Amino acid sequence: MSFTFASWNVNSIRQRERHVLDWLDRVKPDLLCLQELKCETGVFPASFAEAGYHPVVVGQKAYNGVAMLTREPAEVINLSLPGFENDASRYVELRMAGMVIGNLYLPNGNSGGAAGFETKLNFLDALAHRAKELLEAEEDFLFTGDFNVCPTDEDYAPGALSPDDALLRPESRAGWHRLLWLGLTDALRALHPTGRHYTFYDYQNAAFQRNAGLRIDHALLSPRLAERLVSVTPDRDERARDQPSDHIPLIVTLS
DNA sequence: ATGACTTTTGCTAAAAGA
Repeated sequence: MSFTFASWNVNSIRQRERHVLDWLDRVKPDLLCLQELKCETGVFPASFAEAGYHPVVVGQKAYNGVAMLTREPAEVINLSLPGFENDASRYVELRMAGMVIGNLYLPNGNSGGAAGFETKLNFLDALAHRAKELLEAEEDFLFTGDFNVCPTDEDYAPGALSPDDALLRPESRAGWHRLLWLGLTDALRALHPTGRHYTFYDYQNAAFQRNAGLRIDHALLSPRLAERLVSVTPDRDERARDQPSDHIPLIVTLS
């Protein structure tokens, strides 16, 4: 019995409704985690439920917004990240198939000056605290979503970011590595230790055609789940469609 | 080059994204 989930920052669910429906029909995952809905909860498209998926939606006007679509009903655990004092819709967590699964959209950290960057670090702190809680409770769990962190210099194309970008600042990377030091596994690098495996391509300057991307969408697995890891695939085909999101789906299969 | 795209918004511009 395997379990397939994916993370996808869709950059407006209303603009990408058709893409997501087609993708669900093609991939048929057990769970799809969405970020950057850019719509209020009440206007989240009904078509996904009509296609047989159970939606858990945390939206807001204009910005942010996360949702989880599950093939089987799931138990909602959190509609925000415990310990992150902020009203932006950036986290939703549920329990299904014996796992706790957190779907997150981390602040980019490049806007809003020092306070904006601090908000990003606060989110990473709260995420580490949540990981500790789940480890102490001996839960099998995973975090997936748009982390807005390039973990290493191999995770972005040369020249794709300025050297002081919030995606690769030492403080951002320290927040990421703190999660690894707790014992979580970076799913993609566990199976593909080297090489370019990007999940985002800027709309500008033909970034996709030049493979000038970033690896910022991730899945972090608790120890027992890491042992079940079968495959991790950034779905590049999706970026070649008409009017795509700038992010592509990251597909993960567990045994 | 404080830009280039794309989306959303009190929408004939600005802000945010990354």
